Amino acid sequence: MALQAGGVSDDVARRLRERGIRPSVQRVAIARVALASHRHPSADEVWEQVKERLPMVSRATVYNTLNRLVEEGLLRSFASAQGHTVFDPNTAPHHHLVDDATGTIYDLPWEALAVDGVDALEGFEVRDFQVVLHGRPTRRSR
Amino acid sequence: MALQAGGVSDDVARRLRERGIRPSVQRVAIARVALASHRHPSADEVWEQVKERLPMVSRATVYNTLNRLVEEGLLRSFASAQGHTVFDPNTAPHHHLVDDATGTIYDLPWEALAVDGVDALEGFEVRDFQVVLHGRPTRRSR
DNA sequence: GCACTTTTTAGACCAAGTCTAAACATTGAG
DNA sequence: CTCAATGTTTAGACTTGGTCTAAAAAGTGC
Ligand SMILES: [Mn+2]
Ligand SMILES: [Mn+2]
Ligand SMILES: [Zn+2]
Ligand SMILES: [Zn+2]
Repeated sequence: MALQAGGVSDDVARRLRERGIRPSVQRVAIARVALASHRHPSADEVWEQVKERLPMVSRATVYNTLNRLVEEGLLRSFASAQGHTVFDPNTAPHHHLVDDATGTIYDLPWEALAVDGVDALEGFEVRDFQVVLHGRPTRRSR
Repeated sequence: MALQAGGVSDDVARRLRERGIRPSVQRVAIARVALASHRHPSADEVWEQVKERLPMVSRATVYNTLNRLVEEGLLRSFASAQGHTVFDPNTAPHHHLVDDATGTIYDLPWEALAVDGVDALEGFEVRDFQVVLHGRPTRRSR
């Protein structure tokens, strides 16, 4: 398949190439969805969205590509409260608030919370951390 | 089957009865393992340990009982970093440190860390929270 | 155009977890 | 004590998120 000329896709293709990932049509479509998401989608949710534009894309390609993007540092993945893997295009440190009623995961900026005592922990070498909160949004924004 | 006379089982049986859970032999055996664990075992890990004493116990009974213990507040459950459900007999607030190399989850006392800013969060109603750290133990204690 | 490499695909496979329906155990009314 | 009703356990079927496989398709370099 021929590459498109559009701006967004080119930008995504460039980011893939920078990491040594050949930007096939499928990979660009998957990366566009996953990297632009403001949610924390599962692989199957990404697959559903990608299929709207590229109906023949296979489930294996979506899983392989998302895992590759994680390896190359363009995405992070973690297990949701329900135990399913979700992908997070925000690779900078930040906190998470989980609405257990809906499963929605909200980002909180790193600066919104201060954690004290990590450096003083005895017996552990800490590589990174985050605060995980459970609750729900009040205003119907976000 | 007849109930045993031993002290630990009686204590577990009492805790089950208090919550309206009839203390069958299977449930007492499962609860003994899960409530005494200092690790954060999965259901299948509990099953393996229970089978040493009660070889005929079924997987369904282990899952049903553990879920019942969570409902009744004697256990908590959450998804591990690998996305598998684990059970935690420590129902008081505390933090968790995950060794990603081994999957081991360590408890940190609530007082070991201070989180500031939760009350000031705009747009969210927070029910509870904890700090999740990734790292590894230094000394070979614990 | 042709060999070679990389990627994608459909579907098999796997493992954690749930559900089902029958067997088994316990309870208590008579 | 008997036996019917109720509660519990069981084996195994089923579901689902995720991985693996082997063949087809696409891309690359000459
Ligand atoms: Mn799994
Ligand atoms: Mn699941
Ligand atoms: Zn996030
Ligand atoms: Zn714990």
